[in-house]
Amino acid sequence: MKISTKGRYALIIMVYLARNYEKDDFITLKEISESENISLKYLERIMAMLTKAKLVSTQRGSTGGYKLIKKPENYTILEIIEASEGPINTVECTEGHSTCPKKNTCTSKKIWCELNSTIDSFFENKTLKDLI
Amino acid sequence: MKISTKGRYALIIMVYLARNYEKDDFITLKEISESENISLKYLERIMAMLTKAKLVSTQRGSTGGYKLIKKPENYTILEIIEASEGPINTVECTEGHSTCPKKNTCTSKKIWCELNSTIDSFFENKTLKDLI
DNA sequence: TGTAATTCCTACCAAATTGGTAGTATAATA
DNA sequence: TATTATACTACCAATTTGGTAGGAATTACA
Repeated sequence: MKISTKGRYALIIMVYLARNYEKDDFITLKEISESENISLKYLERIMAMLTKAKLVSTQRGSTGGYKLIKKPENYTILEIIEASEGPINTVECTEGHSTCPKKNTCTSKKIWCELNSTIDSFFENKTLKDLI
Repeated sequence: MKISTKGRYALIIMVYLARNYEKDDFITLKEISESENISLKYLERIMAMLTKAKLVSTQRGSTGGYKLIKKPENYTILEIIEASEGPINTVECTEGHSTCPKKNTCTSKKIWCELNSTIDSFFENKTLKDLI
């Protein structure tokens, strides 16, 4: 029952960008890496997920970097977590491709679905702005 | 962000015992194993955790097995999950022994603590009886 | 036009965790 | 004393986690 470093670091990155939102210029990963003491190379990989999910805009080259596309208050934490960790699914058996033979009769399944929804709405109801 | 099979199977075991609570005799793991299609040996290991946490009473020998100590409505799902999965802690950095250098100033930390509490109370407010 | 700085992309890897299996010891009962 | 069950301990393969390494592509600027 852990959030991995992917999700945690993704949030740290997004909070950092949100703090610099007003400046409206590109922030380099190097800066974030040094400020937060996280390996640049690993941040690159995490950033790739956020980029792919279109949560940030990027620019290459010497004045390049990353910045937010939307205002901080328009990012839910859910979209950041899902972009970096994948969809919230606390057990496999609630997923479509589950091969569990009892998937249709299992009485515990309901509680896992409810747990998923609970976590989902927890993250959905918080925005980046709430964290700065 | 997964509940492992330990927690899932532990709940399945406890639901099974709860369904047989009225009978008031010992249920063997063999029976549960066959009914639920889960390896007996693996269930033994999970059961050892529930036994150690004093959630069930056991008897060895030919009429032996396991049964609940309390009424189903007096078991919260939280105590079952914690016995099998350990305490709910979605990130290491909220734990006492965390070595994160930013542990005292981190602004994201609050959200993880809140998440922990949310999940905690989700499980706390449900009992075994709700699942049968 | 060249070079420094940056993102982008792919492959690799060690350590930890997950999800078990195997074997044996111990206890209770018929 | 044989059988049936839990109790305990050691082992193990597959997957996930948390990175590292190296280079290619792109851009700004001297």
